Amino acid sequence: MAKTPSDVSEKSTAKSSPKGVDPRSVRNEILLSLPTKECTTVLSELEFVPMRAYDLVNEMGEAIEFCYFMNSGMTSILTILGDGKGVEVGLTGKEGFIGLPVIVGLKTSATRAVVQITGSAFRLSTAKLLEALAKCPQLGKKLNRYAQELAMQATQVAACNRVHNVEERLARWLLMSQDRVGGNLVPLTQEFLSHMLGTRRASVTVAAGILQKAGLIKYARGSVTVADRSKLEDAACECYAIIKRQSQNWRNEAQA
Amino acid sequence: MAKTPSDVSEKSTAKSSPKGVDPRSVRNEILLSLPTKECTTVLSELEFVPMRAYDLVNEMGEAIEFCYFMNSGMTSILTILGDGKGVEVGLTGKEGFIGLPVIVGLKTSATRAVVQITGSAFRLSTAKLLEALAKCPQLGKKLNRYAQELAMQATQVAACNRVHNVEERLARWLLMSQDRVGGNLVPLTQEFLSHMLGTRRASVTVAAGILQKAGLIKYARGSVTVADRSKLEDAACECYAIIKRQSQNWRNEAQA
DNA sequence: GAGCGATTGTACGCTATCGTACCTGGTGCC
DNA sequence: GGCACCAGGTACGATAGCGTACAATCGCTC
Repeated sequence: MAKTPSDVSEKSTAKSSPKGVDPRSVRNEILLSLPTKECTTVLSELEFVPMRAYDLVNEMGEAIEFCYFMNSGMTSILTILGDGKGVEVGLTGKEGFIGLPVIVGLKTSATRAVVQITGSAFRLSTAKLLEALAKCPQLGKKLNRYAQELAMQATQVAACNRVHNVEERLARWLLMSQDRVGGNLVPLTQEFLSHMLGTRRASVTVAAGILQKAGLIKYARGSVTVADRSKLEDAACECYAIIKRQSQNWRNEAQA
Repeated sequence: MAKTPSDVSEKSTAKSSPKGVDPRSVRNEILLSLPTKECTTVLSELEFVPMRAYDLVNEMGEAIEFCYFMNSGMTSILTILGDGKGVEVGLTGKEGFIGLPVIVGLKTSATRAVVQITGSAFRLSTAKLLEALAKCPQLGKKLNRYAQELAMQATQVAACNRVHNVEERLARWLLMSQDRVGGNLVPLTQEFLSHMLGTRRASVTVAAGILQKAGLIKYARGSVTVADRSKLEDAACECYAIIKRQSQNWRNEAQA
């Protein structure tokens, strides 16, 4: 099952270290954006953890034990319906954080978080995070801001799910993944993609086939490669561009 | 167009008052939950405003001038797609606040907010809100918490839009509206409902017809009445219950 | 290098919803 | 009282996606 994608970006420092983190290994954008002093405070509490594909990070409705600053790889945020079927509502990579309810004093997660693409994160217990928040006002602000960014993503996906067809959604999803993975290879099966898109595996096969014939992507067993990024952007629904633009705008607007 | 529903709850104090608000007229749950001192600070800056059906409160992508503590009535949060079609991703009533990006230092709204059901709110400029936030830590916390609640709503709606049919979604929507309006009458046309559900007006007619024949609702021109609440809950998809339960859980979990 | 499980390709009939169009009946306005 | 308008009812073919099933192929293990 859990295959190891070609993600060797953490190198040897990437052992499950004891507490305290070498600042040079940090790629998480929230941590990197903190003032030095706050950053030091937080880093001293963090613990490096590998995040392997299919790992369950948080379960919908259950207590949040640890909070994660993603450092590489990609994690999906899902809502689970009664029949056990999940629908993806958000994606997070090194720009993100998992465990948002904690930062406003809540204890349970409203969503499931599952690692999609193997990578790593820095984590700390909810208690430690709350302590850190008390000392680090900027951390709180950045995390709350990220919460809004993720919410924005979810709202756009909500509309997208209602209106756009499988092919457009698939293209959007691949673009969003590529943005987070870095390379142009997304190591996932069509079966898994179908869960993300909330559709049948067979529908993904058809849609992916169309995109491949058009030369936009290539895929082999268990992985998709983006072949022509700009054409793929044309094939995707507008939602990709809307999310990206609004993120960008907010990044420019952000006041200290 | 803008009909005036039977919402006379504000009485005579409900004129567009100058700055400063009579605490007795406040029903907004965020304001009511604040410690007295913070509440006084905020109230002194607020301005009462009527919110009439179809009023545009915020536009997607545009700057947020005023922030609103809803006091009665109901406002929809929508995402707008390229063809101008909007899809509702959230609902807010007296439990809510409009202008969330402002509280984390952002300037533009990622969604459109439109009044659905006539009511009222207390508003203040973004600048004043930022001043108030500097003085009122609890206000910030409550607002950020509400942001997460709304995000949770959006994530559930995202899944719902993907998976459930018109009839179930309509039932869910009516229940959520009823929770916010108070009475059992929801004064909206099927045309408007179709926009909320992101579907055709004709589909709403059919779905509403089924619900009416089953005795769950009654409707006349421009208004729907919930006739059998508990059966309507059965007819709705699970999403209604999920949203309600998670809101409730979070309310219990909330730490000062 | 044979076998087996995992992944992908394809087909079937079926249903919900779409876009569109046209009709009916109530409401309010002059 | 008459008229215009608007909300709601209904119908049509078209289509995307569903659930399911089964065949084909790849890659890993033994």
